[in-house]
Amino acid sequence: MTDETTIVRNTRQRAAVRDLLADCEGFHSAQDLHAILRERGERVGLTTVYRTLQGLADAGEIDVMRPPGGEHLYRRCSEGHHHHLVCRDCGRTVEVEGPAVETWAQRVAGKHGFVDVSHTMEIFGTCPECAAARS
Amino acid sequence: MTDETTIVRNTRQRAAVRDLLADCEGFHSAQDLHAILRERGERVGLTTVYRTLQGLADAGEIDVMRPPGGEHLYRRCSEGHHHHLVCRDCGRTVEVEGPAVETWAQRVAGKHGFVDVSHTMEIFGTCPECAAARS
DNA sequence: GCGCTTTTGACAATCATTACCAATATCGCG
DNA sequence: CGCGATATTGGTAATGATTGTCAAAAGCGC
Repeated sequence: MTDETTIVRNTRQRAAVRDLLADCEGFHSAQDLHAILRERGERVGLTTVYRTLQGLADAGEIDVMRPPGGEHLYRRCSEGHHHHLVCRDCGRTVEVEGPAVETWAQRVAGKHGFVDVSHTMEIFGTCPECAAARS
Repeated sequence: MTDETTIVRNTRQRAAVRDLLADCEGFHSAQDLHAILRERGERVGLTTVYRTLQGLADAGEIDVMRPPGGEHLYRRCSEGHHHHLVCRDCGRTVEVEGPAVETWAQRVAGKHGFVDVSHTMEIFGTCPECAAARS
């Protein structure tokens, strides 16, 4: 336990979680993923799902989003880092990219001497359809 | 029910929460604020603090930040909208402004037809001191 | 195969937030 | 000014996601 032990052993459970994330494109909660694994017949404990997701998140292999609802959502980290535009009403999500934002965040953090920088950004609004339905 | 029932009555409790937020510059959790009110002798229920904060947040009078820790943090909304650079280790927070980000968010959301746009952004990193201490 | 270590996982614990609902305070109005 | 309808309060219970615990089981180096 002296060195930074991340994930040192390959286990059936971790593989299951990884595979599942590879299959599911969008965001899913830990509880969600656990339920899906159960349905598939994979026997993985809820605790393990949480731990694995945390590990993967720490390792930067997956993204975490924390919507106002309270549940954390995890997603396989696609190469292109991008952000989310979420409709307040229907929950529809659009993925958007913002290279300018990335560099801005890096620059600002660097200016204050911060290192190992990451960031989260979410844009909320009302999508055209909901706005129309709202009358 | 056609009209948005926001806050229709002025009560001692709501005033207390507002005043408190006016005093405290930084971010505070609901539980925090409640404890402070208690110490001050103001008798305000925890439930009411939560409700009031939610109302104020909805009305756009205060900002909400949701750090990884899980506790929601509320802050009196200063006129200049700005974001936060948070140290992962010591929790030190630096306020940063990014006009470019604001306009970018608006533009991107608008491009997708979204209206009534708001956004949240947080930058995480390791501050110089913690980075040094980390060796 | 052996043994040391990591990992698992069922369950309990934690903890912020929300629901409930009777008691209370507010405010318009006569 | 007082009354009454109604918004609001607040103690407590419920909710529900996440984390802690720790004995049992599984990996991996040899």
